[in-house]
Parts: sequence; C-alpha cells; structure tokens
Amino acid sequence: MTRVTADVTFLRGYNQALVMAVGRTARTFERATVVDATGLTPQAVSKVIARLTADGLIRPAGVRRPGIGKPAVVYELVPDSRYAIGAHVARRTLRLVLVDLAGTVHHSAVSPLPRDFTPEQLLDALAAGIDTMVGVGDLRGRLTGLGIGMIGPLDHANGLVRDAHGLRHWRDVALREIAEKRLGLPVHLDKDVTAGITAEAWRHGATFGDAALIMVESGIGGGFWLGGAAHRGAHTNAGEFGHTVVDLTGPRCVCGRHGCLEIVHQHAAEAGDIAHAARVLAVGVVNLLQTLDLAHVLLAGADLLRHPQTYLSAVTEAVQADARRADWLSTRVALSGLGADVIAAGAAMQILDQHYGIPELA
Amino acid sequence: MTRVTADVTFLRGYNQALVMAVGRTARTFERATVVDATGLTPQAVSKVIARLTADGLIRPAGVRRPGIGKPAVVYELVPDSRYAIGAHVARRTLRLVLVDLAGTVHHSAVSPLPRDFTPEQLLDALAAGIDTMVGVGDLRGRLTGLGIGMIGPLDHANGLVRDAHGLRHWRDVALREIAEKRLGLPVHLDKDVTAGITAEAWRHGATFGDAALIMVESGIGGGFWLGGAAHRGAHTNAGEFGHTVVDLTGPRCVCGRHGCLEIVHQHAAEAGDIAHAARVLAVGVVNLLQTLDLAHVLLAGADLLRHPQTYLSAVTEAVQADARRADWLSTRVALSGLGADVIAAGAAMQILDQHYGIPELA
DNA sequence: AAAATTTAGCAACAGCGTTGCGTAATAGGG
DNA sequence: CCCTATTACGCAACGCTGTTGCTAAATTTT
Repeated sequence: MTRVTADVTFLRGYNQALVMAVGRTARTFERATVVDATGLTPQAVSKVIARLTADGLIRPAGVRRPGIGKPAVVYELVPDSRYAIGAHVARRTLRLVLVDLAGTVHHSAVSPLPRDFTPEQLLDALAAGIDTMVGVGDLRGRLTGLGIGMIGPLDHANGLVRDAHGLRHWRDVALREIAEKRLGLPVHLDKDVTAGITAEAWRHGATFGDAALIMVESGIGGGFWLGGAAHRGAHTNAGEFGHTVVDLTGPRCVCGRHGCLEIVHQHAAEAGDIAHAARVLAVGVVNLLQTLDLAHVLLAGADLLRHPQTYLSAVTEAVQADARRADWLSTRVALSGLGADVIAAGAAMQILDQHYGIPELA
Repeated sequence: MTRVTADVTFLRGYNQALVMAVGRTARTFERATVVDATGLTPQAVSKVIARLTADGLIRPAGVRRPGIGKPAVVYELVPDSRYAIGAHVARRTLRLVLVDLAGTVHHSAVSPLPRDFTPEQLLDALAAGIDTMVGVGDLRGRLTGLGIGMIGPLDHANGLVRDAHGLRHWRDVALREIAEKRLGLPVHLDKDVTAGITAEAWRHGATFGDAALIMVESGIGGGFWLGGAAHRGAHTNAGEFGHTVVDLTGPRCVCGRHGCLEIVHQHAAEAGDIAHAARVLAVGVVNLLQTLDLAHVLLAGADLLRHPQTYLSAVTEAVQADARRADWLSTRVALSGLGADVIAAGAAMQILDQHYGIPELA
C-alpha cells in the first residue's frame, strides 16, 4: 500500500462525505444532527451544508420547532440528483440496475450472455442496456458512471480482468479502459463480492462496523468491509472464502485441495440435504468470526436465496452458539436487503462512493 | 466504527507521520526522497522536516553532492530521541523490552509471574521491571509510554481486560487506567497478536502491505495488518485463528467445536510429528490467504520457534503450491525478525505509533 | 412588552500545503 | 577567470480548510 499526501482538499472531501453519509442514513437531518455525528463545529457544518446545497445534493425540507428558540432548518438528501448504473457480470447473465444517490434501486434488468462471451459481446450488451435505462429516466448530466462487479481474479486498481474463472476470452483484458472509451462514462471494476459488501455499507452509513457478505452462487465467496473500507487484499483477490479447508479428509476440490468449504457444501446440497449444507456454510461463517470478529454477517447469492430461512437460521444458530460464552460478542446475521440485486447495486454504489464517499488516503 | 472530524491538525500529523515512516525505513534520506515517497511539494517537506528537526526527532547527517548543483542535505532519524517500553504478559511470564524510535530493541528481560497472578501482582512486576530499565538508560523525558500485549478477550478501546483465558483474577479489569495511575505513564493495552503484527508493520514502514502474524504458543493466534492499520475487529477479538474448524470430523476442542486448527495441530505435535503439525498449520495459513489475500505472512511464537525451519518450509511450500496457478499472487513467508520479543516490542511500538504514526480518522 | 432560549451566520483568524520566484552552492565550458 | 547550467533550498504571498468570537434572527415563556 502506498500512502498518499493529504492536503486541505482532502479535508473538504472527507467532511463532506461524513455529512452525505448522515443524509443517506437518516431520512432527514439538521445541523445539530451532523454536529453530533461528526464532531465538527456548527459553523463548519453550515459551510459544508451550503456547499452541498449549492451542488443540489441536499436541500432544505422544512423546519423543526424545538419548543423554544429559533426553529432549526431540516435538510434531506436529494435522491434523484445523481444516479449510477451497476452491472453484475455472471457467467451466463448480465444484470443491470439503476441506483440513485440514496442507494435506492430504480430499475433492474437481467439479460442473457452468450456462452463463453467475449469482451466485445459484453460491451454490446452493456451499451444496449445502458441506453435503455438512460432513455427511460432522462439522466443527462446526472449519471455518475458505471460500476461493474464480476468474478475474479482481477486487478481493481488498474481495471484489469486477469483471468475470470470459467471464461476463456478473459485473460488480461483492460475492461475499465475499453468500457470507458466505448461507453463514455467513468467505469469502476471490482470483484462481485466486494461490490456486494459495498452496497450494504453504503446503505448503512458511516457507522457500519466490520462486516462480511457471504455469497452462495455457483461457488462460495465472501466480501469484506473492515475498518470503514472494503477489504480487497494485496492483489484484489480477497474473498475466495469457498476455498478454505474445513475438512482435511474431505473430497478433492477443483482448486486442488481437499475438503474446501465449497466442495463439502456442494456435496451436501446435491444430496438434497439443504439443512446440512447450510450448517456446513455456518461452520465457515463462524470460522470467519473467530478470525476477523465481525459485527455483521449478510447472506446473499442465488443458491442461498432459494432457501433463505434454512440458511439464515443455520448461520444464526451457529453464531449464537459460538457467542454464548460472552454477552458482548454480538454479531448480527441477516439476509442482504437487496436480494438478487446486491452485486449490481453495490457496483453502482462504488461509483457513487468514489465521488461522494469517504476519500481514501491509502 | 464512528468516524471522527478531520481538521488541519490532522494533515499536520498525517504528513509528519509519512516522513517519520520514511526515516524509520531508510537509514538516511533527503528532501527529494520524501517528495517521491509522499507526493508532497518540496516546500511542504521542508516545513515538515523543520518541525521534526526542532523536536529532535530527526537531524541533518551530512550532504550528498549530486555531481552538479547545490549539495542536498541528508537527514536521519534520531533513534534515541524517544523510547517506549513494551510488556508481553503471558500466563506464567512477563517479558519487558525497551524499544527506541527506530524500532530497535535495546533491552529484553523475562521474569516469572505467579500462577494465577492478580492485577496487583502484575503491576508490582511491571513497576519493578520498568524502574530497572529506566535507571539503566536515564530516559527522563524521552519515555513515551508503556504498551501491554496480552491474551484476550479484552477491550482495546477502553483498556479493559474482559476475561483473559486461563487467568481467574482477570474479569473486567480496567488495566490501562490502574496501570497509568500506578506507573505515571501513558499505557496502551492490546491483544498480543495485534501488538505483534504492529511490530512488523512499524519496522517495514508505510509501504507494508496486508499481512498476518501467526503465533504458535500455548494456542494458535493471528494478528492482522489490513489496509494500513491493525485489524482488531468489532470487539477487539479478531485473531482467534486457532479456533477455526479445519476438520469437521476432528476431535473436540476446548472451545466446544470439533476439529479446530488448534486441537488438530496440538494432537500432531503431541504425537511428536512436528512436520505434520506444521503442515496442519500451513493449511490454516492458506485458508487465510484465500480469504484475505495477504502480501506477507510472518511466523512467531515459542512453540513454533522450537522448530523454525520445519514450520517455515511447510508454510512456504503450501503457499507456493496454492499460488502456482497465478504468477501475480505473490505472498512472502518469513519468520518474524524479532523472535521471542515480537509481542513486547510491538506493544512498545504501539505507543510510539500513537504519537508518531499515521493518525487514525476512524 | 421583556426575557430566555435556541439556531444561524458574518467576519476575523490560525494553520495547512501550494505557488512563484529569488538565492545559494556546485561543476563545467569558453 | 568568468559565465552558464544545474540542483537544492526557502521566503513570501496565496487559497483553502475548520475554528473562534460575536451578532442577529426567530420563537416561547413570563
């Protein structure tokens, strides 16, 4: 990690992002709310609010009469002031969503992709889908960009697909570059699970703690939110959670090792014993908690969402059994609130996050 | 995580810390070195260097003649300008080290602790040990504080030991508070493994990537350095890496689950098959890599250091076998450079880090 | 109508990194 | 010997940030 210089423009973006996070989390807010949440002085908050109002990102929404004294001005986010498009590129399908500044999903559309599709074919599908969405909403000037979430390995920093599992035509493809050229939009490329966890963090706001998004969908992956930012690892390859060994004497996995969580889970699921499969996944989740100590665990993925309650209760029970020895070890387990849209929506939010989220110094 | 306001004093501390990191990493440096490393303008670096020189933290150390033109002033860190003491509290021993600003360990001393020692007994031992060390070096005014690394669970933010495993008298002890009162020094309390990984990160400087420190010593733990900071998790409880299940059908562990890494490793070690034990640990390490994608893995702990080469080669081989499919997946495996001092030294560096390291916004 | 209370914001300020430009120190060429 | 090119350094002015001190506005209570 190469650290980068900090100048006053960083402060501007940082504190502005704090205020935006408040606006996204609370439906309405006022100056005092932000003062409490950020520790800034009221005067400083006034300046930030003035800037955001001038940009059209927030607006006054009435007043609150405090019983006595001058009424406080109430503000709210202007959700339709900015939009972003998110794409979830899977092996056979492309899902596109339109997300506004508040994180609300406005449109969601799935289209098939050819078997072993090429970069060209993906770009054609993206261009067509985006045209449709932009036309519907008339988003001229309000479209921030396109986020793409897809399977790895890839290089998020350089927008490069290294070698997408199971896709022959995707070795060292500079997807961000060619997509930006073709579509005329800022593009952000990331792993699917990382996009997914960003969606949850974006919706929960600045107080969201360490968390993981567990994806069960043609494989098992994990997206991580640690210390207030997405964790991608040293080579953007974090999240291969399905390929952690949970059974040393278990069956051989495609990755070459024995008893990976993914293969053990798959065998149970193929045998029709979903409850057992869910308990296997739960073991893996508790492993994560032991290692990382998370505040939230979110469950998602097409295969998991076919039996949501089975998985939810298996994981919840395992987590509670593990935490029983200490009352302060609280971890909330939940299904992802965005359902099948979580990856695409998260990819869109990553673009919004680049502009209106906490700027990174690292 | 509650984010905190950023004002101009943050910039000061942040950029100052970047320069200090350069000074710690490189034996000598000059203005242009810092400009390249940080992206600051030369003028800004001059101001920072002037401040640090005035504080006695760095000093001029000659000039470099660039062949043509005015010679460049060469600077160096002043290692003995600041010191910190680090304590590693284990179940039966207390290790104290004296560390200077460069991260060099000057003194190291181990003393026994009574079985089931009380907080009072620990404080007595700390006070005695610190008196000896301070007397030797005459550190008046240069001692930054005391760092304590110990087993959890504990609450790092509030300096509270919740319930140290295997120590009866350590339930909800406000160790930081009582130690600061008794010793008259700033005190930082953290989990042993977190202190350990801080030691490695502090010595490597600001470019140190995502990393884990694997400790094998009456149990197996892991300390994590992710995204430029120590990862402690939602309740300062991250790192219970030994209690991740690697063998679903394995023996029952003290934690109640079956086939934890720790119990499987222990059975192999007790059977005398260290090579097998090392391979078991290596499976766990690769699990971590799959999940977190780390740039460095560091091995430490008394039990591991009895067979350093066995463990090092087992882990190295496993990591390489796993990374074989992709040349860009490079992870360096090494023994911790500080040996048995790593926890205590890291605890000391955490105190130094609070003053001279990258300030945290989160 | 006056007092108390709460909120809002103008104006001056201190401190940060940046920019513009002049100065110091060295080597090489005419 | 002098001039020029080169490299490093730093003063001074600047723009920007959040902070501080203080005044004004809007409302309820007395």
